This record gives sequence, C-alpha cells and structure tokens, in this order.
Amino acid sequence: MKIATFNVNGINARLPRLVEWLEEAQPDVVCLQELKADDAKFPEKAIRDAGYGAVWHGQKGFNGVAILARGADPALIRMGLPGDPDDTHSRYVEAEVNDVVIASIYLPNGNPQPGPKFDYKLAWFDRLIAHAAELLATERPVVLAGDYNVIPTDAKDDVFSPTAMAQDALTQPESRAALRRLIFQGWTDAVRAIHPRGPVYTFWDYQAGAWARDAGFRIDHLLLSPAAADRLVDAAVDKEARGREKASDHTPVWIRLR
DNA sequence: ATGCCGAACTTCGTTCGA
Repeated sequence: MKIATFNVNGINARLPRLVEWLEEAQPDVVCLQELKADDAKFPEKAIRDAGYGAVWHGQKGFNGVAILARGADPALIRMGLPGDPDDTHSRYVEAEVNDVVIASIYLPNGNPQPGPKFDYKLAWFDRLIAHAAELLATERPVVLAGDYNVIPTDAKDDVFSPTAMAQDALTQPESRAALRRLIFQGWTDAVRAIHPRGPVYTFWDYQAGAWARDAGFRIDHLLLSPAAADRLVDAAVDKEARGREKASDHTPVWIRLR
C-alpha cells in the first residue's frame, strides 16, 4: 500500500501535474494540502477520471486538504481538528482506506514570528497533539501525513542553511518542541526511519533560484503509529517532480506499507 | 530592509505562502 503526501499549492493550477504524477507514481492513497479552492471548485471529475475517489475540505483562496484513494472512496472520519469550534481554517481531514486511518494535515506556517500567526500555529499544534494521542490509543494503523511547516533539525540533511532560516517560524524552538512532543508520543518519522542520513528536502522556494541551487528543506512528513510502522517497507521523496514546468514548490513524499 | 516567485481574490494591486 503506497501512501503519499503532496502540497499542491493550488489544486486547479496544479491539476495537469497532479494527474500526470498519479499516473506515473500509482499511489494507493494521496493526502493533498493547499487546495486553494472551495468545496465547489474541487476538480472531482478529473480526479475520478484519473481513477481516484476523494474526500475534501476546501476553502476559498487558501488552505484546503483532501484524501484520494485509488479505485475506492475514502471513508470520511472527520473534517477539521477538534478543540476549537471558532477555527475556520480547512487544515485537517481524516478518513479510512483499507483499514488504515489516514490524516491529511496542513499545519499553519506561523510567519511572521513572533505574532498572532505564530501563536495560532502553536495552538493548532497543541490540538493536533491532543487528537493524535486519541488516535494512538486505538492501537490501529494510523498515518499522519502532510505539510507540518516544521524543519525538524538544523542538520544539512533537513535544511540547506540553518542561518538563512534562523528567524523563520519553521525552525523556532517552540515549533520543533511541538513536533518532538508529537513524535515522542510514539510516532515514527517514516522518511527518516528509511533514510537516517542524507538530504531529503521536500520544499524549494520559487524565489531566488532556490531549486537551481538546491536550497530546500524538509517540512512534509509522514508519521506512523506503531501498528503502521511495523508494516513500513519503503519511503522516498519524488524530487524529480519539483523540476517540471508549473511545478508546486513542494514535491510528493511517499511510503509503502506491507 | 525588501523583494526575489506563484496562486487566487480582494482582480491590473493585495494577501498569503515558507
């Protein structure tokens, strides 16, 4: 079972690239982030024609998440993260596919920091940690996949230049502490489990020639519950997709479970 | 100190992203 996460940065702007990648990569499940489309503008027919059923939680202009399943309809479990009824951002959707619980996550960016956007990021993270604890307690196979907007460490394997990113919300101690609190509940960072060393960047900025000089960093992660981690056999970043015409600034990341 | 790019609405500028 191949499960991928892909921040598409606009599903309608990215639709030809997405369909092309689905055909090439043949993932069984895909978590999408940054749809930048409200529910009515989700390209359901094109996704279905590509062979995928879908659940989605859209939003006008920005945010928006979805889960696709090849030859199946994901069984929706929840839209939105519990813990704040006033939160209007579409950043979380959870569904079941083939007895695996899948979450598509778009964690707030948090820039500029400090400030209200950074506070929102940390508060949202707390809600995710609380919900993740409940998912762990089920002892089921669970995959938390998405754009976490956190660079886990200052290692060259995670970020091209810690100095360049030192003031960014993605590298702040509070952001990293929150990611560690989540992982230390008992989740496995799948890409690092398979590739303990070496750069596995998932994002390269459109600006300042970032792709050309490989100025990337690692912010898209798949976290596995113990029951899912027991089945992990492979993981990788589809780096080549970032170099195409009209590419997203993120590239797909995938795992394979027995 | 800012924009560098790209997408989408607020639409020929502004907001957001990372």
